[in-house]
Amino acid sequence: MSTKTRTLPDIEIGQLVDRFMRHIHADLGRKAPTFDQEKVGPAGGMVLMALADQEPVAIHELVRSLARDKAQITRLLQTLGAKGLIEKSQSPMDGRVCVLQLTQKGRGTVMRLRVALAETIDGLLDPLDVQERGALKSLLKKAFDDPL
Amino acid sequence: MSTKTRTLPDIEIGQLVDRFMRHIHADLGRKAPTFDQEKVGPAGGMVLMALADQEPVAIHELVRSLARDKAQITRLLQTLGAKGLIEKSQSPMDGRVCVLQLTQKGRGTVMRLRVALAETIDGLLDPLDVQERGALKSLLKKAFDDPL
DNA sequence: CTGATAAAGTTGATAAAGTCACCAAATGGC
DNA sequence: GCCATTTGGTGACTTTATCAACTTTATCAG
Repeated sequence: MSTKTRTLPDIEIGQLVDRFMRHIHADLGRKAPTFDQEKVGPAGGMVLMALADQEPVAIHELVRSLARDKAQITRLLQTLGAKGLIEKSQSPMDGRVCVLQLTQKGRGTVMRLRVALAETIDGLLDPLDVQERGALKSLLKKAFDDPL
Repeated sequence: MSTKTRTLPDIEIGQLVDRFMRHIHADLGRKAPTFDQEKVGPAGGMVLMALADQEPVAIHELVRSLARDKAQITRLLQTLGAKGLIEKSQSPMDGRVCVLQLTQKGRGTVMRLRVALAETIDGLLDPLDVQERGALKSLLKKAFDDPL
């Protein structure tokens, strides 16, 4: 899977991505009051986005893909469930697993989160012209086409 | 600043970036025990990376650019200072402001964080070939050349 | 110069999030 | 059936984030 002469990791691209992520974090934090009407918070938002991306999905898979403690995910899912954003159902295949799905309301919330994120990214990518944005998008698509 | 026919924010690129960030988050969380010897944690790491990017910088600027509560930044800086990773000094221009700098040890820690991040990104960008990674990097560079 | 106002940073009290150890039910191998 | 594993949930605890004072220094009007 890797050639014998392993290339060193590219520190520079890491710094750029770090800046990118920091800006997104900061912008969304500032804008949160305007779009986070359900008050899901950053963690809840992350769970909702991941859920929307992998739906329908079992809790333990969400736990694994988010690399968080399952207790934390359990409680986040409880509050999201209490807000009517997600639904849990028992898997018919395995009585232990809980399968998660977004409700209609949850889909609306996810859409708002996505718009907010997209607006933020749009602002950050302001220096890029249309072709460059398209190029960036297709590169990301190639790398992250698979939700896993 | 915006043309009359405002383009809608691109939801799709937002989803891709969200996946990108989620993967980075999860990977780094899993790998943290191997590289976070100083136990700075995710928040401390973010502060260190931001500081390395903007150094020398005043606390209130860091607060603004990270969009976090200043009390939180104060305490993060206290623990980072106690670990000997950063140094605070009073600005000669304005007696209120504290100017932050990394110590030598802090620079080492930042380098480890950067390598870890770079390795993670390297793994995530596995589907891209060398030219494509180069293209991605120059696009990011164009968008985020300025640390602010 | 004086007094009011504002900004930078710190501290304290409290709320929220994350962590760790354990528990109960369901599954699967023997 | 019996035992080890897996899945999800709970309780107790630690850590982190947040909000409101407070201290010091700077700024500015008069």
